[in-house]
Order: sequence, then C-alpha cells, then structure tokens
Amino acid sequence: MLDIKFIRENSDLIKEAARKKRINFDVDKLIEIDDTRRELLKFVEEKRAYHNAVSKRIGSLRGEERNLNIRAAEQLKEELSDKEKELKRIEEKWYESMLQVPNIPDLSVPEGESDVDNQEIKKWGEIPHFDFDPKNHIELMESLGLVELERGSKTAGFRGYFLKGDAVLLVFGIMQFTLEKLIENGFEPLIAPSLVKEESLLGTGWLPQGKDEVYKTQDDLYLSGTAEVPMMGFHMNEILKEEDLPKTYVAFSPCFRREAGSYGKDTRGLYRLHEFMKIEQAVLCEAEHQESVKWHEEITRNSEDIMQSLKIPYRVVVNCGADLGLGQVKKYDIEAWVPSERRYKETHSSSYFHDFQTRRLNIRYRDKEGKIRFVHSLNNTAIAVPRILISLLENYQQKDGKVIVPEILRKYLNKDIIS
RNA sequence: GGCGGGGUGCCAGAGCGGUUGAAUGGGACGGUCUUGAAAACCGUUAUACUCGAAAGAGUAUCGUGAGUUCAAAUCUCACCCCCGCCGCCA
Repeated sequence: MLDIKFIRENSDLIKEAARKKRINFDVDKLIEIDDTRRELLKFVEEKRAYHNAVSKRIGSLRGEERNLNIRAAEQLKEELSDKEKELKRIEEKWYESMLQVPNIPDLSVPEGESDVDNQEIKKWGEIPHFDFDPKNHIELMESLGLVELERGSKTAGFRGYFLKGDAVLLVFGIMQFTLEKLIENGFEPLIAPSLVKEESLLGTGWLPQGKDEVYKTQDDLYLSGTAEVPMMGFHMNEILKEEDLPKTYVAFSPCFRREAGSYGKDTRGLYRLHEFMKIEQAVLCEAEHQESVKWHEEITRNSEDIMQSLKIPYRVVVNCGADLGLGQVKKYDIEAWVPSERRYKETHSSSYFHDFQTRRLNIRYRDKEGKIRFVHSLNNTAIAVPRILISLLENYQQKDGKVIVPEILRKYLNKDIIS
C-alpha cells in the first residue's frame, strides 16, 4: 500500500512501476475512484456535522421545541443514509484498488520479463569438478538412506517426504548453526506461528494476489509460507520508539506452500515442497531509503556468510522488474550451485519494501521530532531446509557415493563423512 | 468441549443513553522555585482522514463488525481476544 496523496501526485511513477513489474494496474481509475470518494466524504461529513449539532441541542430542550428538533434530525438522518451507503461502497472499491498498487522498484532494478533476466552481481566459491558423473541429490540421498520419497507420497501425498538418519542431524545442525550465527549478529531469535490470520498475509502482500499459493484452514486461518508473515504481524498496529529501531529478528517456522500452477515443475526431490522449514531474517528500521539499503545489504551478507561457512558455491542475482512482488522495491536471490543440473538454483531471497508492508500493517514509530512515521521492513531467508541439502550433498559428494560433512557441521553429526 | 468474569487513553482505573475524546491517579515532557537535586505548584501529553497556504474547522475511533435511537463507551446481536474453574491433551 502506498500513500494515496503520493499516488495522486506521482501517478506517472506508479504507471512506470507497473510497467517495469509487468503488472496490470490502472492508476487513473484509482484516482477517479478517489475523486468520487472525496466528494462523497465531504458531503457526508458536512451533513453529519449539522446532524450532530441538532442532536446535541435536543439534550437540553423540552416540550414542543424538542419534538420539532427530533423530527428535523430524523429527516437529516434519512438524507444521510443513502449517501453513507454510497460512500461505504466506494470506500470498499477504493481499498480493493489500493491493494493493487505496485510499490516502486529501485532504479538499480534491471528490466526483464522473467527470472531469466535476473542479473548476476556476484559469484563465490569454486564450482567442483568431478572426475565422475555426479549424482543428483535424490540418488545420493536414497542410496545413503537419507530420504523416503515413496513412503513420503504414500503418507503425505504429492511432494511428501520423510528425512531420515544423518539428513535429520544435518538439518538440525544447519539450523542450529544458522541460529547461533545470527544471534551473534544481534538478531533476536523467535519461533513464529505458521498458522496465521488473514491480516498478516494481507499486510505482507501475500494476499490478495497470492491466494492460490496459501493453504486456508476450515477455521479461516491460513498456513503461512514463511516466517516473514508472522514476524510482520508481530508489531502490527504498534507505535514503536525510534530508539528501539532497528528491530532485527531471526525466526524459525515450518512453512507451507500450495505450489499451485507448478505441477509440472521439480516434481521429484526436495526442491519444491508443500511443507518445509525455514529460518528467516526480519528487520524493521527507520523510514530512510539509505537505512533500508544498508539493512538489505547486511541481511544479504548474513546469508552469504552462512553459505560461505558451509562452503557451498553460490551466486547473487539482482531480480529484474518482472520478478519482483507487488510490494518489493528490490530483491536479491542467492542461488546455490547444483552439480547435477550444472546451474545455480535459488536458496535465499532478500528484499526490502520501504513502508509498503508497514502501511498495510500499521507499524509506525515516533521519530526524534515526535513525528509518527511508518517503519521500513525487510526480510531474507537465513536458511531453508531441506532445500539447502540439495546443493550441500551434491557439492560434497565423492566418487564412491559417500558425502563429506562440511567442517562446521561435523560436531552436530559426530562424523566427517556420511556413508 | 462445559461454566463464569472481563476487554476504556502510555499505564492503572471511573464512566445515570445526551454538553464525554472521555473523570481521577500514576508516568512522561515543559515550566516556576533551588547552588544542584528532591518535594511542591502550574501547564502539556491519542490517532487517522477531509477542507485549508496557514491559523484552524469538521468527521471518525472506548476489542472488531452489524443493529436499535434524533443521540451509544453506555442498550441488542455476532465475532475476536484475555483471565479463572472443570474436562481432555503433546
């Protein structure tokens, strides 16, 4: 959500944002609705003011004069009621349209039609050269007894899985390591709910656009696809103090995604799952572009540090306009090298939103001058499991099908090699 | 799941259906006094929107939504949340 005043004064920027993000949105229509809304609002408020004045007077009147005024108020009320209904209708329309307004992408965001146009800005690590045909993670994991895919889908349906044996220790070890690292960096650890109310999803921008992507329960609660959602809901409707900013959180949560419309994609293995676990960084900072940029770089670096500690080769891409969500100003993806596919695949996603989310969620702070402003919000994956196992296991595989355990994880498995 | 109590401003806590955006106390901030501090005293202390260059005016908001009424924090209904007791349960 953006400020309607800003939208009115900068409709050309909104048009350009929609174009760059390849989103269909008619700003002029919104402004038209807003004109009607203001007109009606003015009328209704003036009538109400008059009606309030009459009503107030009635309290101190007696006898015939009282009755006269009551009758006058009755009539005013009737005159009001139609316009009030009309105003309500237009306000609903207005809100619906406001939810569609794209946030403005940063100038540094490249043009593009899809994720293939994302631009690589950094590469780290040596791509391993095998003197044998590297196995993919499914072959590796099945032969090492680390996964149960058939029993997974027998039990949990399509994309169901069990992790087993050392994979379990690996997952918990990676998460423990990640948590410790971020706590060291001053992030506050939380275990966040996955079962959330609609407000948080609407506020973060997952709804209404992504309604096919989230599971909804019979109690009208939703299963969140990321801890970003509950962590943004965390401070909903609050006014924070400037000295409390930035708020930096590292939150664990199970994550659920319907993956609607992706039936043909990544059907085997642990890349695309309905249910996984993630540790997420979430930041609320002062409402300055430079602060957002600074934190964006920092949370990206945090994730890179983790990848470097795991010694997994990766690259960072800056996402092109069409690959940005409605609310995102800029996004980096970290992509890890997957030997069996000879390409990098997304493991982390780091974005900032300015006040797009916090306007929807009403998260504000009082600045030094006492002015109330919307905070800025950001988030990035710290680690997503089991997805990270794909590149981890494949990159660390040996000719004999065994897998070397990354040094920093050995203490969690009590071994150097998975065989 | 059953029964009972409750949700008011930064906090605590009042509030016969009419002049209540809301008493009172505390806190915070500003001031007087003081060498300084404390105490005392005086003052300030919600948010959003609309109109306006501004000063200011208006509208809305007492968990949320709907309703009754000329008028709702106060009455009715639904929902959400919190507290207590019983039952069940990792």
